[in-house]
Amino acid sequence: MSAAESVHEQAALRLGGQGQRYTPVRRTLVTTLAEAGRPLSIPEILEATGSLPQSSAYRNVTTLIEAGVVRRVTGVDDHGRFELAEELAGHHHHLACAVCGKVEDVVPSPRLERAMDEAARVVAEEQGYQVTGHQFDLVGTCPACREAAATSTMPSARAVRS
Amino acid sequence: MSAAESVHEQAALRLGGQGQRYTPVRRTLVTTLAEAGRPLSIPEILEATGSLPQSSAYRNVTTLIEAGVVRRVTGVDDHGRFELAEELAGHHHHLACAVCGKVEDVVPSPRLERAMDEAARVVAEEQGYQVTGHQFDLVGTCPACREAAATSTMPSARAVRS
DNA sequence: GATTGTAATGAGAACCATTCCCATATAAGG
DNA sequence: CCTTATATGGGAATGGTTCTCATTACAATC
Repeated sequence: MSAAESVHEQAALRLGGQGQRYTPVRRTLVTTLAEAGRPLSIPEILEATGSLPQSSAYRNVTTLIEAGVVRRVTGVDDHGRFELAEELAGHHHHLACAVCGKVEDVVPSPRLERAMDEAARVVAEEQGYQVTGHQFDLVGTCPACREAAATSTMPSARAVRS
Repeated sequence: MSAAESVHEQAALRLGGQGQRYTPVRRTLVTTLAEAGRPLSIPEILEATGSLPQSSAYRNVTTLIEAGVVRRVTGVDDHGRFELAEELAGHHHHLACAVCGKVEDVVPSPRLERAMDEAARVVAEEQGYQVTGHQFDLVGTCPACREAAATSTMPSARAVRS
């Protein structure tokens, strides 16, 4: 069975476990996120899918999150971004452009993962938290925005949001 | 000079560099953030300071961010959270409670930092980004929320937000 | 120490991403 | 088929954040 099929199977399974259906809209969302290979905002999802109503996008993304198929990623701009859960897409990290907000996937090195796991263990001990996951995001400027910055002096983005 | 004094000095210096004043409201914000020792949301800031108008809080936090005194932290709930910039408060990471949204500071181990720096270098090479910083957040459940969860079966938080 | 220009303040309106509501449509089971 | 439960989508409501503007405080000059 191909990777793509297994993703849909997993999604159907997880939705079914919550008494919910794997409808065409939900299949479209899963396909879109799987093909993007990076976290997408709702506007990006709407653009990629063509004619999906905004309310359906939000509602079904929420449903998929509750079923553990999709995960919300916190980026650097106003928009929440969404990607397939790690159980479906594999563990990875993110690289966000501080200027345009675009987020890309990054595959972690074993060495980095070991260091992070150790950090989680230490913190769990010291502060009494039950650590369930981690998020490691690199922040920088993407090639396109560096180009733009070099060409014109641009006004800085809004500060609190940005 | 004490550490607290140096923070205010730095803040005044940076604001001055942008032709802005270190006013009482701004000093209050800096003091509040410095004493908290963890990122605060606007509601938390308002509560801590007593009678600060919301609009002044938002406007001056923005001003302080533009001056490089304060930094926005992306947490796990609806509210943006704010802390002193790393140049004033030192480099550190965060531990967020997935249930109540509270965020605590965590000091990183040298080993973890080295691994992260290496990861940044690799990514910069591979994807052409200019990496300017990183964010490493642990996600878990704080002692208080674990206690609450053990006592009563609670409804899960909203999915897309949260 | 009055004056005058500039920046800061605070109350409320505006904005916009996200959520909610509800009438309609669609699927599943008897 | 009929029935019943769930999904859909258009639009209204929500709420965190930003903007506006009249007022106030500050700083420098006369």
